[in-house]
Amino acid sequence: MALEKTFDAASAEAKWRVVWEEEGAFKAGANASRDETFCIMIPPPNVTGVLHMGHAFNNTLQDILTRWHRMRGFDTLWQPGTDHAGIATQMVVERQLAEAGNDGRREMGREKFLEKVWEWKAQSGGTIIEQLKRLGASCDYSREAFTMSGAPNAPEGNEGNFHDAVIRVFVEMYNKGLIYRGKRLVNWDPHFETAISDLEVENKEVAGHMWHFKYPLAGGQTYTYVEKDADGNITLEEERDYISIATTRPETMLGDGAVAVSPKDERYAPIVGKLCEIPVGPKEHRRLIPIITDEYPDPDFGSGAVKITGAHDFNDYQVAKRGKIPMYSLMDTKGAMRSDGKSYAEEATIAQAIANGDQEFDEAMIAAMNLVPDEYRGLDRFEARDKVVADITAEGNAVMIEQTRTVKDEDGNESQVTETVPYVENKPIMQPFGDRSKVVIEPMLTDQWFVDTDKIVQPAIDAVRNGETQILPERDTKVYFHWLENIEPWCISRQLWWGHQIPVWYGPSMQSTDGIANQELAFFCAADEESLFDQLAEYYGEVSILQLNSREQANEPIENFRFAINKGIADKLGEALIVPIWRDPDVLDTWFSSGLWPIGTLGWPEETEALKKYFPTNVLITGFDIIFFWVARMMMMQLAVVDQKPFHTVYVHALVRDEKGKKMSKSLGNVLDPLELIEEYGADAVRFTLTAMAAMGRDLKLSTQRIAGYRNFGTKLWNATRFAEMNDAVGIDVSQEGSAKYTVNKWIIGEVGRTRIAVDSALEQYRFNDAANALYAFVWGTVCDWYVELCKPLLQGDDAAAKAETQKVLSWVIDQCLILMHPIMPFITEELWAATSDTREKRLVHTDWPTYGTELIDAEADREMNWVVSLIESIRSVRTEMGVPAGAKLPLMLLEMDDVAQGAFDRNQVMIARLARLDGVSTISDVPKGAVTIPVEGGQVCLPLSDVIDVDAEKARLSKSMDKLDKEIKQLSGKLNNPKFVANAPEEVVNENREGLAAAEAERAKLSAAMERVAAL
RNA sequence: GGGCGUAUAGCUCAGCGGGAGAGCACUUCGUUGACAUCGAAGGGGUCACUGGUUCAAUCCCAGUUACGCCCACCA
Repeated sequence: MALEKTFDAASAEAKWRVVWEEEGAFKAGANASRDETFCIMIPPPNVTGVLHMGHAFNNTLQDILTRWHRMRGFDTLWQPGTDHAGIATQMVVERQLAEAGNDGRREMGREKFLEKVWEWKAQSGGTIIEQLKRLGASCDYSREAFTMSGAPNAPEGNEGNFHDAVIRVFVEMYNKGLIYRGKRLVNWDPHFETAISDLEVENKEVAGHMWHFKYPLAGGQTYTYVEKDADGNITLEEERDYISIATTRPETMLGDGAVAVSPKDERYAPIVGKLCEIPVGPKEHRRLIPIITDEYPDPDFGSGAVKITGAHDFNDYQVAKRGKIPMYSLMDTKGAMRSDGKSYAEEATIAQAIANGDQEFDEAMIAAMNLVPDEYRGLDRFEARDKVVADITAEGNAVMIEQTRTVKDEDGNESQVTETVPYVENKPIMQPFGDRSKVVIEPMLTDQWFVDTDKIVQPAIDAVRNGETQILPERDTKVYFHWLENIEPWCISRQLWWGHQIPVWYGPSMQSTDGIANQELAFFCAADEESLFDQLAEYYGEVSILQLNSREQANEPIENFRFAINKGIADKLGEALIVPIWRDPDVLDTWFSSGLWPIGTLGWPEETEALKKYFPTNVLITGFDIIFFWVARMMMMQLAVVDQKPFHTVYVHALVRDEKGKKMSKSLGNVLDPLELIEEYGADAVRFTLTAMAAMGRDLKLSTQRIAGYRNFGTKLWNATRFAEMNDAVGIDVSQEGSAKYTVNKWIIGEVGRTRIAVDSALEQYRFNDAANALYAFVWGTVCDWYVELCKPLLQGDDAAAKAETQKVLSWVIDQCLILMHPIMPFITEELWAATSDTREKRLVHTDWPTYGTELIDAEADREMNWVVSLIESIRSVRTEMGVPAGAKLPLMLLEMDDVAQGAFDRNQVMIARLARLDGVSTISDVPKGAVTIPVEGGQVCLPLSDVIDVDAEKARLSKSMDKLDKEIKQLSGKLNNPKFVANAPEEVVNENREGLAAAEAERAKLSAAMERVAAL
């Protein structure tokens, strides 16, 4: 079963994927031999997703930890699964339906549409999990979870309880008062027509304009506007009949409720409390709004006066709430100017009555009013903006400024022209965009569900602060704290269909005192029908319940049936009382459900074995980009629901970028597809590359060159194993690694011990790159470059005992390489493990991870091999520098060797001879002419080069070495001559320096003697 | 505006209080029976700048400069 000449990654990967799966190698608890458990929750990729570099990185790290713990005998679970990804999935399916010429989702209806989504999921939803398998991810795929599993409309194959868990959590949190419904200003995505959370908004700087408009004072009043400089000198004084407003969003003027100025702003003091006119809309119905004071306006910015549009701006919202300013909603769900409701004339009249205090201030009524002038209704918000600007300018209410520009006449002569133009500042402004839709987000005043994060945030902060959960690298804890300490209510309702429908039903309120229900609705939050009907019965008494799909289905103004449900009235009329009930049509934010991933996948709320065993989980491995989205929310949710932290450690890794450091993105076209890379270089190479570059807390710039390098590393391991195989040094069942007699074998055994310690300690600290680099240096640098080379004369020589021992040790060393490399490079190592022996007890994936360490290190052998290696290196170096042909063999002469050096030489002579390409050894007492001397510890060696050596070359070589030593000696003696150093530095440091100095001086002496000899030639 | 981070070899980056490192690239040599997806030998760095702490600073502290990221409502 000789190994093929080269490693065929593709076929080995295909083979082992199947074998591992068939043998259940990755199942929870596989290979467990101790009580400790180890559990990782995969960050669930979107079902719509395909594996990108970030996934490859993230999952490679998880797999390394998982495989490592499994080999160490932990009861291991790596829980896989996918996220239903509300918006993303709905978007994909809608697009697909459109392409296929189907009806849109609204025409199709909710039921039908969801069927389509499930169909899509069945067809394409498994892609990314299959891709994880290609990477070699050793998840327990038999436990694959899905955040929508167990949903009422889920088809076969999507059983599970995740949906139940989500609904149950909602109900519990609702009952505890942690979730509430409220009318608040939220970020609205006009493309998807849904609310989104703050985190789903990306603020980007775009080129914008700031317009300056005049809001005329009511009734033609005037005041003296005075502007002063810093010293109090008057710089401007004029009579004005208007107040000047600056805005970047003129279309929202239609919904202004007031103009605010700073209470300290003396310029406007004369007109505070007066009314001014919004200069748009039909002239006969211009609305007058009050000029108020508020702390919010900055007197030094713009004109110092701010229009307050509470329903379309977050700042204005706060001001409006403080000042009880009406908030008029102007737009529909698509971001177009509203066209519902009464005519503008009617609405404006009512609004004016409210502003004048003649009509009661009723928030609900105000929210329903449509103050969009008739000629603006139905316009897109950006068209409306243009129209507002044009109308105001045409009417002469734009603030004008003088502007000088250069014009050219017909003859090309330039001249300066001063003209009066509308004051429009071109300036960059921050604009919010939907992270998925990429359209401009609109603040909208709507009824939404919120998690009262203030009430659940503290345990999540405490858990990290007191170290129960550790975030690595530590600096990310700051980011975590900062966000949590400034947390806003979390809007969790989405006006989508794909997701967990909110388990709340509405019915008419019974809260009436006079036989007429008030405007409130009654809420019924229930996890199941039984509970719902219990609640209904309790609330309404003996009535018939009419379940509707939506409020619209009631098909009646709500007041009508509210009136009818009064039992007393019904009794009087002798009519049966029918109560219409409808369910909230909205679904939950996807992150609400993924926030429950740890307990949800383990079977909560049932007390499953898995939950008891694996929760809290050990480590979460994730990118910093979802610390807020996911990590913080999992912390809050798990603590709120089961009062336990979800994981002990959160390891936050960097983002994978392209080789220039740019974020990989489809639009930039710099995306490296991990699957293509796997095909070209093999999964092991991709994995090793990512691991070697996984230094904590920095971006990871990936280049294919690097991957090719690590592919070569795999080849190197393959070839080393082939070498061992050719020399009958594989698969030898060596139960105990000790008992070697030969120095080189003792030495390599110790090196293996060191490497195991290095790998383990690196992985314990999540220093993946250290583990990879330690293995790389050991396998390539120590085993291949030195041990294999040193083995050759022993394996091919006549000393049967040496040969036999070396075969055993080499076989063991190769096995250890395979074991230690397996977590990072699972395929090639498993392949070699199988190929080198028929009698392995277990697959490599389940082979026991070694525990040996320093006891394998033989200090004597170490010293001796260091001596041998440095001798070989010195000879090689001299050979090249002196231009000795690589193939030429030279005799070696020993000179002034002490016993230790002589012994080391004798014991390792065949190896030295071979690696340094020597031919014959003799001992001399004088350096012959034409020979170069090489100082070694405890002696010197001479190489006769030819009859005439190149004197100049030798002089150069010697003086170069001496210069280096001189520098070292100067440095060391400088330190040692400093009494403060000797007095204050630790003794071992001082001793180290002394020894270093002595060695350098000894070598220096030998070199200068050599130099004298050469000079004498 | 606030916060965080990064400046080390030509490139990409490790390291981090007592000897400046790796990979790639570069130079020279090499068909040595594992491997040319290789081997051997090399060249290359005031560890951004300025101060401070220390016996000792690339490393710790402060400041400066440059770049990057995150958060944020200046109309």
